[in-house]
Amino acid sequence: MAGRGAERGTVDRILDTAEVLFAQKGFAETSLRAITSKAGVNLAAVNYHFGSKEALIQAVFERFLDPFCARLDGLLTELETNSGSVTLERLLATLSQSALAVQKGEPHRVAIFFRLSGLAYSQAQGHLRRFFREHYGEVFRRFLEQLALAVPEVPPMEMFWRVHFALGATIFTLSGMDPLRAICRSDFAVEVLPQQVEERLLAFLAGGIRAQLPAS
Amino acid sequence: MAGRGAERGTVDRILDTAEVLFAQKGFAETSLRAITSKAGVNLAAVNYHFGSKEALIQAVFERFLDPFCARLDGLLTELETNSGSVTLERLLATLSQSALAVQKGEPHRVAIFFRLSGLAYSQAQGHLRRFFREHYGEVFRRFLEQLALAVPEVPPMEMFWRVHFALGATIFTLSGMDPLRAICRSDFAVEVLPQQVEERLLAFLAGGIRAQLPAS
DNA sequence: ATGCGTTTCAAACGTTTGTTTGGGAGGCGC
DNA sequence: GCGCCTCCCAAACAAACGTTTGAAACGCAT
Repeated sequence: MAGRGAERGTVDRILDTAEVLFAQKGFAETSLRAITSKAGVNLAAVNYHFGSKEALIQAVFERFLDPFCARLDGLLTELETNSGSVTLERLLATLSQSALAVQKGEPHRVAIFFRLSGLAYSQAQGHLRRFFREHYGEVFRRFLEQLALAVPEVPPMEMFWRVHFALGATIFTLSGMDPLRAICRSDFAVEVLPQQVEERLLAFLAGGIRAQLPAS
Repeated sequence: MAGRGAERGTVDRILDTAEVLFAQKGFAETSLRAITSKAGVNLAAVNYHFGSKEALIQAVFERFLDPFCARLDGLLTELETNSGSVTLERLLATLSQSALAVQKGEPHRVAIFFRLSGLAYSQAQGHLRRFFREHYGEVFRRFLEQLALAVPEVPPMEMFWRVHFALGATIFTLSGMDPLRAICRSDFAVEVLPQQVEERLLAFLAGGIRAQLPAS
């Protein structure tokens, strides 16, 4: 099967390496040879265990998204039972909690994952977009439902757009988290922790979602 | 030289085609053969006129960014002379005006360009990022200066992050403008014009930038 | 020990990639 | 006419790609 106890199995070594390399250089720019040689496994191992490069890419996302969505799903049902009192800030915090809880111990992998998400959104218009919609569309829909309850003054279609604005700010920022922190270090001589970035981001998102409606 | 009057020259045909194909599929996923065959020019024309594929990519950006930054530069000096009364909304509107004015007659190319920007930010960590910083860093810095004057209640470092949040929301949304409008059409049975998206986006950004500061 | 299913491996496969080559049009000065 | 420069073209180039192959190595029942 896998996992001989001490050292990790071939499948996990491939996933770990692919995750990092994809995030660094993109999907098309990362060759299977680069992955397998850095992971210390044979080139043919990818096609043997995953079937194809496309399947490997999906497996990388699945390994993060499955537990994330399960966690988010649980937290959402919790919120739904204590209905009425869900605030916007609480909802946004639920999201980031789900992401952080899944990656407990390796918070830097959250940045890697968002970087991958940004890539996925830009590139590979076809198979990845379908994959996301089919596997995780339901949880997303439930989240939107709660959002509408929390901020009733924003009409549905306006909220649709604002959610995507917020999604963009999140993915874009967390994609480039490390370079941005480096700029912050050199320009302001201040070390900013990822958690502080998260706080700032959530404040920005809340402000944007609750912004005054445009005259139309 | 170029331009025999009636039909466009080889260089422009390559740029026009590359722009569209890059936006559709990404840089690495678009081969020179795909570009040249669709443009109706010889394969070797790219290396002859531009030198390499990397140089072609930069040329595509240059063709849009040079006039855009020139326009923005002019509008900024206008604002600087009538100092004191620059509002945040006015500054944001200046940005989108610059983008639209440059592409007068072909507003859909603005979406293409933002899609390219999103790709550039995700992929190609090296040469494109340097290219942007070296060529257009100065105008960006001046814009930040005006922004600090318009919203003095937000401290510099906080503003630094919020600008990037806003940048992310913009690039991400305009990258996927057409698919998002399609979803809007099917889910809400409403046709949304790009200009309306811009209005909504600007409202969101203004709200986010002026958001209450997080407790820190 | 024997047999079987799983996993690993080096090597090769056929494509596709970006780039280079050498020659041939076409225009222009002289 | 000739020489020169710019541009275009079909063809070939070497390299890198994802994938496939067939055999060797392993673990583990019987």
